[in-house]
Amino acid sequence: MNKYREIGFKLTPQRLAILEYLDGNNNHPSADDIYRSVLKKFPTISFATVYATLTALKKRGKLAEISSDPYKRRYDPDTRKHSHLHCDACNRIFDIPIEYTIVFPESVRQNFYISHSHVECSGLCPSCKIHESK
Amino acid sequence: MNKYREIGFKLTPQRLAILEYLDGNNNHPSADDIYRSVLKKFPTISFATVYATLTALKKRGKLAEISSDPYKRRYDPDTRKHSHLHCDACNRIFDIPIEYTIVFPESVRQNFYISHSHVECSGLCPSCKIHESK
DNA sequence: CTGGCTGCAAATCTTTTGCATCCTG
DNA sequence: CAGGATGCAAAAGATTTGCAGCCAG
Repeated sequence: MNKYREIGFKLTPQRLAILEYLDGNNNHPSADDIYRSVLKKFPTISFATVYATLTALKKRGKLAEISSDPYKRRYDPDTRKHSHLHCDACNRIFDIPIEYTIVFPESVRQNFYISHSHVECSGLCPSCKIHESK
Repeated sequence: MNKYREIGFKLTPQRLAILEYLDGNNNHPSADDIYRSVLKKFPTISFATVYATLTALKKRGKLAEISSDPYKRRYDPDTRKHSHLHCDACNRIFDIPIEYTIVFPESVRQNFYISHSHVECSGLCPSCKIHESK
């Protein structure tokens, strides 16, 4: 696929499968999710390859690493600034459209270098919220 | 110590050592940090005890679990709402005083149950920022 | 005195690494 | 055809668990 050429790394069949799995994926998959999905096409792919590809994508700014799941790392092909909610019941992560403005006091701006900031929420997703209230 | 009576769990010497280590601690220690610290007083304490105590404290709302370190879980005895910055260089976590107001759209409020929300920042802490610019 | 807590060791889970071989550009 | 990518297996790290014995309330 030419659409992946611009990433600037060797486009192997395994990497293509990973990229296609991630493309437009808003499920915030873990390395294991990605591994198990690509396994269907490439029964010999290894975690080493998956992690190496994820690292290469992160380095090129094509993938975000999410740490709101306390159990393992998750990945997000959407690198635009947005907010997440971690569902404490089903452990899934959801994109949520919220608005906010952060005021960084002068003391913070002077002393820290802030490269990223985003809002993390936790609670219950729509389907778990319904089950909860029954 | 009577100040820990109100937690509502058995106050063993090991737990007291953990509580004293955590009290007022704003270094956001990991389980390993806590383990190694208590080890000085109790050379036979185990990770099982540390993790069991941390779980008991979390359940009673006396301890917050932080997931902004991508490598391991960190803990914070300050359970009031506040913001963190993870330093990408030294891997430490800092409390930062920032102000913000989040607007949750009607669609979000209707469909999700949001128990917590906070701001996560990453970048460089004061000392790493200085080294960086040299 | 009893249920919860402790400590040990083993298990589990996630992520990383060394290395020989392979294949994209 | 060279350097980066792959796959295997082993290692490293973090966290959990089973269980026998212990002790705070």
